[in-house]
Amino acid sequence: MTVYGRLAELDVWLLSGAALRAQRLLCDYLDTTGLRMQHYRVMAGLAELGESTQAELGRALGLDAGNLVVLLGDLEERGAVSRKPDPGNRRRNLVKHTERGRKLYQEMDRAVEQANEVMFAAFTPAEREQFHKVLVRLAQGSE
Amino acid sequence: MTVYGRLAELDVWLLSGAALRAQRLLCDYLDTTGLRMQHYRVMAGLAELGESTQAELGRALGLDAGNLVVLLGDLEERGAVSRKPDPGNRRRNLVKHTERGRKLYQEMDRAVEQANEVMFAAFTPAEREQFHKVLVRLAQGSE
DNA sequence: CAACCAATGTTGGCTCGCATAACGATAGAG
DNA sequence: CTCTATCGTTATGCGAGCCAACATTGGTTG
Repeated sequence: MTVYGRLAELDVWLLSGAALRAQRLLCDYLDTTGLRMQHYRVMAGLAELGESTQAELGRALGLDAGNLVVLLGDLEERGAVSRKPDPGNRRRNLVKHTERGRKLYQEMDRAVEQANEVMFAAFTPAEREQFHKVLVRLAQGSE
Repeated sequence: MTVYGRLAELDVWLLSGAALRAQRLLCDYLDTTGLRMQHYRVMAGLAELGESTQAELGRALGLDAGNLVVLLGDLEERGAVSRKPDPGNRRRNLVKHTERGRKLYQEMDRAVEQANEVMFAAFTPAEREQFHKVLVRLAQGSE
């Protein structure tokens, strides 16, 4: 996403360019784990929530239920996550990290941290701090 | 793209969330023209370059040649762009805005400007200015 | 000149992230 | 019991980006 001329004046456009770079970095660094951004997202959500149902997890992450099914399928296949029906409510699945999942999550988290570091390597802590605050306002702004 | 817990600490993630919002806004505001972000991108590139070949345009915009073919096809079909073989080099196509294209571009540009305004409505000019500088560094960073 | 290589436009197909609709099963409210 | 809402699942589509193959054309070099 090269930005050029008029496009370089529009922050909505620059934002897309910056995000694309971020996603590519994320993707590269996560590649060693064989999983993708969205898998990390799910793992991070589970780390935060502990054992929970798919619907809870989906709502917490703003993640579509349909996609969550597939993502959890990948993670389960890899032994990172256990999925069992909730005995108290047979519609629900209880999902949580496995032992292996916890390790994998730490590994993914290191990779993501590295990507983050590379992305903002040229910035001072003060700059990062301020940028972070703006980003929070922008990202959370309308949801 | 709800951001949550650990994800809210990672700027690479917040960036994706903010960009998603920006893209949705852009998409909404451009909807009145019946075209999409990428069409605007091409129109903006042509406005900057004037008449040029597809390859030039693609390189200037960092746009894949294959996608450019399709995008120009849409724009040509709509009468916004004219495409004629370069008599001096028969491999090339010379592309430029038509009269109608210029008007359409102005219309699209207003829409994009509006999206930009909505996105950053809550920010002071000083905040926008500083954020803009950071974005330029991030977006241009590695291309 | 002939042979080779590079550029150009085009087509087709793939991945990712996001979104929507439909469906069967289950739970809970009236 | 009936009606409605929730949950997990499957399938499908869209937008953006990427890559490989191909025919045509232009240059370069032997």
